[in-house]
Amino acid sequence: MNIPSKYDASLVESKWYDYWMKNNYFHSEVDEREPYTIVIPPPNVTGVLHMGHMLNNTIQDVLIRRARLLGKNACWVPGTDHASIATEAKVVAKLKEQGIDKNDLTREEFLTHAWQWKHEYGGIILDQLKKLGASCDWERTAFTLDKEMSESVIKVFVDLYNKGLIYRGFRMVNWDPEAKTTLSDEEVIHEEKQGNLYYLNYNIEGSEDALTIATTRPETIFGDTAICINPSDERFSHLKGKKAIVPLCGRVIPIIEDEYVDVEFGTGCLKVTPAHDENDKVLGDKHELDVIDIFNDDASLNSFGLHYEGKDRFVVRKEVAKELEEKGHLVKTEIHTNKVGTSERTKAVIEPRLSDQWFLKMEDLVKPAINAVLGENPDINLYPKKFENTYRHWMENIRDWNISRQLWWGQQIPAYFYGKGKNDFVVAESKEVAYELAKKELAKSSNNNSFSIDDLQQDEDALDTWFSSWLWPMSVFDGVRNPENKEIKYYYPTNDLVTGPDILFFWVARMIVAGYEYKSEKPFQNVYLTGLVRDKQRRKMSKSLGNSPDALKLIDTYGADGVRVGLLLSSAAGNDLMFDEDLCQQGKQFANKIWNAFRLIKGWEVDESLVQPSTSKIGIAWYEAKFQKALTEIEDHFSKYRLSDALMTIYKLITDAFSSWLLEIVKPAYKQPIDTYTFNAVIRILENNLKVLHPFMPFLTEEIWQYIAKRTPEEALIIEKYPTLEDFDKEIILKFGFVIDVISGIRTVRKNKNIPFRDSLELNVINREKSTNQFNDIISKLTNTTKIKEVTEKVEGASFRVKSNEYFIPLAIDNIDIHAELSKLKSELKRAEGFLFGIQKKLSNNKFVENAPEQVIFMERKKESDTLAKIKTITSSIQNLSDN
RNA sequence: GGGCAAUUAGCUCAGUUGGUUCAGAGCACUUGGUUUACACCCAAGGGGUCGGGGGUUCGAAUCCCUCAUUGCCCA
Repeated sequence: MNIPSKYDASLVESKWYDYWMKNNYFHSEVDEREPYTIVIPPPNVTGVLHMGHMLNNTIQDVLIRRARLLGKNACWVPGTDHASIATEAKVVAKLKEQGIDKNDLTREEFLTHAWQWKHEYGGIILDQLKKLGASCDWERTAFTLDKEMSESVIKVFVDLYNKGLIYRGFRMVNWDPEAKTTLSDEEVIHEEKQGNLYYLNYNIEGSEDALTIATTRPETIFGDTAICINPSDERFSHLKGKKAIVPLCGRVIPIIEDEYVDVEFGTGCLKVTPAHDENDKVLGDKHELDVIDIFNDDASLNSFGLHYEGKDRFVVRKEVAKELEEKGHLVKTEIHTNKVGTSERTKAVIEPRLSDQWFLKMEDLVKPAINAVLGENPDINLYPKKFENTYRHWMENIRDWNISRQLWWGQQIPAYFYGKGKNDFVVAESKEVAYELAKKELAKSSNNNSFSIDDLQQDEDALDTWFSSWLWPMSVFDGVRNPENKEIKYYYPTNDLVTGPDILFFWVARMIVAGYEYKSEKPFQNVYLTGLVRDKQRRKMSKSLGNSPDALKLIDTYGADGVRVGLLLSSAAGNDLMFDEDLCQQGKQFANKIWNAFRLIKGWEVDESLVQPSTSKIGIAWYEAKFQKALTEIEDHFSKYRLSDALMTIYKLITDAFSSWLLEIVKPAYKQPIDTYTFNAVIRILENNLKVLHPFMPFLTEEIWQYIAKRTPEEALIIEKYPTLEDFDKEIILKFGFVIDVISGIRTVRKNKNIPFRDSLELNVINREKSTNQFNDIISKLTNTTKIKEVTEKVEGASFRVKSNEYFIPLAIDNIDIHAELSKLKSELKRAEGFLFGIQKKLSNNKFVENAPEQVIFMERKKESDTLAKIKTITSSIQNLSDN
């Protein structure tokens, strides 16, 4: 059989993905096995695969594949969310290209376009996940605007409303004037921006005096309803009780006093604009000030802006400053940097704005969710633990959740108005039910018998997308509409959730809240928070920086397995990942390494008449112990969600223990056959390696697995049984460690003396350690040395020491550089003596001997005697060399 | 301004309750190599005052204080 010497992922990956799909291995149905469930953090329908998704979904795939191998009923539910703001923005932009203005469309017409868009582009990211090898149960693919999901969302809204937890409030919100919608605090990015600080003079009513305030937003003077000073600020005590006149519009406003004013900042006088600043709103409420909203919904000025009406806020800022200057109100401007909130989606500068919104009361809902994560015996574990603090901080300072968005793409709020009044509405799951409720309400107040169902006006707003996705772990199993169905009972609570820390609050925490409210149970057992993927310069990967590599191109170049390994190798849970393509290269090389190990084995001819050499027997025994040890470590790493450590353990097991040691030990001489027993054992070992590696590198491992032997669909690697943990021989690992040191010593001698491998060497040992000779044949085979001879006296030639054993390789005198040898010995001696000094100092300290545990003292004494023996060995070598 | 976290080799990171030879791993680097599985490889090697300072302790990378720097979250 001719197997290519280079592994080519592109020829392999789609083949096995199709095979897995064809045999339906990813699909899960309720059965009697233990379930293992993950719900995907639904990416935006607008999204394309980026590095964060790749990392996130690789981790999920590793977990789900491992669970499958462990014999669990593994179910990974994929899907997308409708991302109301982002999607609506995309659809609006696309319509604009076609010359269509959203404002000319009805809601229904717009939604038709939006769904069209979704059908065209919404599946892209899921297809990309397939390239990565994601073994999702695609039959379960969900979308947050699907009929069942939307019904669940509406049901929950109505329920919460009936519980009195949803209310309408007039609140300062983050207004995105571009998208013309409200954003949650989490969707606002604060950026440092350079602007000006304008110093403006306000005249004092009935006097020639003026006061000066400093503001970054001179255009908002039209909304000023007070000037505020700090009562303890003596500079302004003469202003108390007076009134000021707003420049340009001439409005007379009170001068109020409040501790809130920072006497250090600006001039110490603050203009108060309650309609356009959160803090001013608080001041305004406290001092019962008027509220004057000066903006239209696109952030242009309204009639309060006088002759600036209709102009954009930033245009007005410049023009107002100019007019103020001309009229002598502008004292000076200074350059000033402050943090400006911008929309995560549209990048527009956020305008704080008072508006009618729907809110969910969080205070009581949040209680079980706090306890679930931070209580005595937590139901839910966060990995890494450090995020518990962040979680606590947020949950304990929870604010009510603004769940309305001024958008069409999303579930329309099921509130129906039957009158013009602010509170003339009912909330119901359907218009029909709403009609019945509305009639009852109307009957209370009037006798409006002519009221028809068409007179009901549904609230225009849609619900926040997170109000869909907070139900995700329940709604994907239809657990909200049908709480008793067998799927929700079987799959819920899910096991692991893998997501980024950036959505800990607005998604993870809220899912926990919803889980306890609607299932009285956690939505998941463990939350693995991945780091953010950054570039080598630690910058966040972003489209605008253009520093994010093309995910699919990476897969083309390095193979999905290579990219998966590259991503995982350096991504300890919760730590940001500095992405470097070299890591994918390492992954690809690793694949090639395994491939070639397989090629080597596959190339051996088996001779049944051969007896197994002792070297092979002992090598295999050692590897099997080593494998078990690694397996134990891998278990431990997985239990702590340290996937990169688990992978590194496997990586070292395969490159080092398996390839560099075991295969070299059992490898028959060139063109010679191998015995059956060794061959079978090596195949078995290779297969076990593949099983352990499969979750990380599914394609390569399946390829080799299927190459090793003809397999039926029931024997595919993806559904094989994971190796079981067994007791192992720790002793043999220790002894072999000693052997490795001896072999390295011989290789070092060869290197230093320039002796090629093909020249056989003699090896003598003064065996002070009384080390076993059972490995001697292995040493000979791997170093091309003759049988090891035990001696009692020093032998002429090169020497080296392992512990207190001394090894000699006889060499021609001219091959020995006595000088170099001596200086090497002397430095070894110096190091040993220094070490000994430290130990003896410790041991001679009474307090140490009295206080330290026996075990520790015992170890110190052992170290002392070992080191003394070693020093003796080195000293005698020096002595002998010097004699020559 | 408030809170949280981090700082260990050139880079990315381990280092669990203070005590096994604890100063580690991978990559990178240096040197050597046609050992017929693999140069996408093999072998050998160099490299760190554990951010600075102080303290607790018989003993500190690990605990405490302080300073510095960086990152994240909040206002």
